[in-house]
Amino acid sequence: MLIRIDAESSRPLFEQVASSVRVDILAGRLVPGDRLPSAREVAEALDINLHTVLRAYQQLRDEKLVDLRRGRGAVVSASAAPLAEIASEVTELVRRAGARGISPATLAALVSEIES
Amino acid sequence: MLIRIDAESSRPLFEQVASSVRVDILAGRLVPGDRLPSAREVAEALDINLHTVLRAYQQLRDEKLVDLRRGRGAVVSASAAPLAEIASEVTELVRRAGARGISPATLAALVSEIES
DNA sequence: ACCTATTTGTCCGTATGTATG
DNA sequence: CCATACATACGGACAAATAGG
Repeated sequence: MLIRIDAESSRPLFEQVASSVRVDILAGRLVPGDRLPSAREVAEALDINLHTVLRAYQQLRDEKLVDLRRGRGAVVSASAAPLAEIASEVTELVRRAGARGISPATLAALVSEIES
Repeated sequence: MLIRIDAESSRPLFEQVASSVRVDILAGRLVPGDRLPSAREVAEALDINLHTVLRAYQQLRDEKLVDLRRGRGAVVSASAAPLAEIASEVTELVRRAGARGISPATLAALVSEIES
């Protein structure tokens, strides 16, 4: 379990931490039941604020990707499994969109439009 | 050409304006060559600031969806056509993800991860 | 081809709220 | 909880493109 961040990036730190975990779930490197390192560990290892890591974990919880329990830490939830299942489909769509000159950012915007 | 916004929404106004146009392009109601109403018209009709509308238009320009030229206004660009082409694929993916309990918001995040 | 009034987006700054660490 | 940084929305002045005479 390795979380990477780029201090130079303009992306919020907490977003980078959450993204790192999300990518690991997508790739199947993290499966339901796996425990994430404690927020304090991560904060110390990356030399960032504890609150920042906690915010990332809370975002993942809001997405139903992890369960957060006091005293036990963050555990990848069962509802995270479907992510890996559709990963290949997402990749394929991104590829086809790219072939038409549509960036992932634009595609993400389109996906968001659908709900409205 | 009708642009709607929701003043109550927490979504930024300029984002709502851009989204409204994007949806119309997606649905084929706007095609390359069509001209958007001038930013001033839209601003007055919706009772929001001119610059808020312009910011939405500039975002669409950054996405290569419209061409912005002063004196001439905003015109739907030729590169907007592919959007309508992949719209059905996007909708289908959103549907399949939904069946697995994955929200459009989460799916959009996944799409964004791919590029990194 | 010329002028100029109008239309239209761009650039300057400012206030206020929200996010970040 | 707090200081700072960032994003959002607004306002006024400006400059390019256009249209009409």
